Amino acid sequence: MDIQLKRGLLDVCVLAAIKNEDSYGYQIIKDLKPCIELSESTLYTILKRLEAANMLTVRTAEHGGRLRKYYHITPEGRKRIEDFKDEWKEIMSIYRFVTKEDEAYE
Amino acid sequence: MDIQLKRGLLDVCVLAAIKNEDSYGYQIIKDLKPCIELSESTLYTILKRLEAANMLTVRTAEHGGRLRKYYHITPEGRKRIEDFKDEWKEIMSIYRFVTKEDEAYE
DNA sequence: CGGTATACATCGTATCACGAAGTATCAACC
DNA sequence: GGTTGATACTTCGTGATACGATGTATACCG
Repeated sequence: MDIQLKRGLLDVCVLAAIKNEDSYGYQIIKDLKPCIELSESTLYTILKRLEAANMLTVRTAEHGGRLRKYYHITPEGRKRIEDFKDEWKEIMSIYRFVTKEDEAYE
Repeated sequence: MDIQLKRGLLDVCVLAAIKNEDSYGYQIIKDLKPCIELSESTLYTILKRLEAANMLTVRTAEHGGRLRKYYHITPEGRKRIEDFKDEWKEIMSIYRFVTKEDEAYE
């Protein structure tokens, strides 16, 4: 999938991946894999960005001797998903514009 | 509309704007306005990129004493639009993932 | 003991949309 | 004839950001 198309989708995907249950980096990547692929460096950049924007909070917990950072979505994060649904209407109108066939040309 | 979301859409929009009829910069911006807004600097950057990628050709013509550069879509440009339709399936699956409600959570 | 999976972090780079500013022509208005 | 606004294209610098490469560290399995 084209990198440029992924932009703007990735943030929301990450938020969606934690919206029902707190999760951590490695797990998020696995959960998103069937839907959208992203590298670790990309994910951790995104998580930091979302934290700075108050869309999620972080909690460090030990698990099997290793540290894990669990991410929890905030109301702002949920709002971001809702806003995305609105933006989707614009996206759909763009899609229709691009795929619209001109009868005169056909 | 979020800048990041526009990325990956803009190229295809510009190609769509000239797919039925050759057009020039200023006109393309006006035609796209109801669908997606873009500045002149953005458009001319995109046009150069698409030309470099052989997705369109350029022809300079005089019109009312002023020069205009008319852009014409190539087969590669049309293929780009077709490829976009395929990518759209992935986009839709991402949308469904993001908006999917988890019954257990509701 | 070595390989693989887990888990997170940092750095540098390339791509790209945009605002700002500039150049130039033409039509309309006063 | 001077001013303004629309038309038309160009260049420059900046900020955002996805990613590969690389590094660190632990757990588990054979």
